[in-house]
Amino acid sequence: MKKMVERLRKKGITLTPQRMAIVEYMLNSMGHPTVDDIYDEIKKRYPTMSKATVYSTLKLLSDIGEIQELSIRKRGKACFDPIPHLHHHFLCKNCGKVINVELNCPGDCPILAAEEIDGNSIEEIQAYMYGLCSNCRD
Amino acid sequence: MKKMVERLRKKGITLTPQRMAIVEYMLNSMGHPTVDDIYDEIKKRYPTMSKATVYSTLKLLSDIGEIQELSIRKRGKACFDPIPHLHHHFLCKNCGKVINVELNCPGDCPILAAEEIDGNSIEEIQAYMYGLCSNCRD
DNA sequence: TTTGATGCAAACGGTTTGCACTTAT
DNA sequence: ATAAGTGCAAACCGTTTGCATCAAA
Repeated sequence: MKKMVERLRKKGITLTPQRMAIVEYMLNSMGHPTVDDIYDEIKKRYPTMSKATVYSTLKLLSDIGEIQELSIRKRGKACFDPIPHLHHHFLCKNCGKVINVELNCPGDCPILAAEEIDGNSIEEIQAYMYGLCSNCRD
Repeated sequence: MKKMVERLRKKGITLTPQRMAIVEYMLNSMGHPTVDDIYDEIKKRYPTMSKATVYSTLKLLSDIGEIQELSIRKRGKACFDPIPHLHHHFLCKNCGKVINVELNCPGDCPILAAEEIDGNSIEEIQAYMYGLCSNCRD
């Protein structure tokens, strides 16, 4: 938390109360919130908070690599991950829940090892697993 | 082509000219077309073709596993893959091009091997790689 | 004749944009 | 005083839906 705030200051990013609230929400979030998740929660304390600010702040944080926007969507909505480093995700086909997967490929996995395929440079990899979560299996 | 048409008939799916055109387009497509890609092309021959039909046919084909809808989007648009079986994808951050990746994890990769993680059953896995394609690297 | 597919347009919903207002430097 | 951030509403755009028309079994 403090470290992230420091990094933001260092980059000359103005830390308004709204931005602080969003940063705080992301760091305390164990899940993968959507814009509405964040907006609904923060609006309780900051009644004038607008969605436009949530969108712009999430874009800002993504652009500088402090968070990431996932490729998968929760019922049509973009969702964001407070962990910017490489890890994978499980998505429940039934309830839409997203779960972190900390499994790693073995060191010799050609997919993770590849920095380039057919002349295309690879900067990032995300694996998405689809199925039914423990709650929805019944 | 013929095989797919046979499978569709076997399942009692009416093969209208519109559906045939879409199936044909998908099978001849080497890429990962969006609804508009398909619609724009087919409309040249079938001027009354509607997008609603393209949407409904792609949903139909996805539901029965003949094609798949990818998790990634091409500039905000859903894109579809004529290959329903497991393979991975590269997405160019600059031009949005999607490329098939036929690399496979080694047999002992815990990610591919896993059928279940923390009680969540895994039915499908897709890996997405992000970077710059050979054209956009310059 | 009854069922299902098509096509048009309107509705929907998440996201983006424009702009006036406010806040920080 | 100048630049940047906020908030509201409208616009945008991909997708879905409703419904009348049309074709097939």
